[in-house]
Amino acid sequence: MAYWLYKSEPNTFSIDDLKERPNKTEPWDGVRNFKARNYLRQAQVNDLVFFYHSSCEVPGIVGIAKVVKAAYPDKTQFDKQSQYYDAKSTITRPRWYCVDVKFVKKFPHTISLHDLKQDKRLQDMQVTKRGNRLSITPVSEKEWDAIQSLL
DNA sequence: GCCAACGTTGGC
DNA sequence: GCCAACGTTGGC
Repeated sequence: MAYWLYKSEPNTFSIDDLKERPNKTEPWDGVRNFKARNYLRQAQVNDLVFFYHSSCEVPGIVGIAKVVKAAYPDKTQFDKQSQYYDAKSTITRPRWYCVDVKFVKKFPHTISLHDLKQDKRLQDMQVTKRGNRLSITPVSEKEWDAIQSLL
């Protein structure tokens, strides 16, 4: 089993939105970066995900979700009405993928990016690095445990 | 709103 | 295949 960090802007889709969905499940779509997509495709059912809020008052990890469906073609790439439409994608050769995630829990408070950066054990995490823009990144088991010890 | 970082595009 | 221009991300 693997661990991940998925970023979302809470204005667009927050952990509360996930919690309130029927079945508390939602496709994690709209990922339009090749590296992030490649990580997304590695995700397996039951992998655990840190839900990260970006571009907000306190950026940081707000809770946990889990992968309930492994990568399949993101249908927004075929939808001309969608902001995620991609003319270069075809049904037989889709460029973009998504996974379904399910709400597991919301933390009593946000583990802020500031706190993550303070922790020596988390120096190698992509999210603590300068200029980091990837919306999907792997998390090691050690990092996963260290982060939860910050709660 | 600014700006650094960096991915993508397109001309050559 | 190089690289400048451009667009986007995301913290501050």
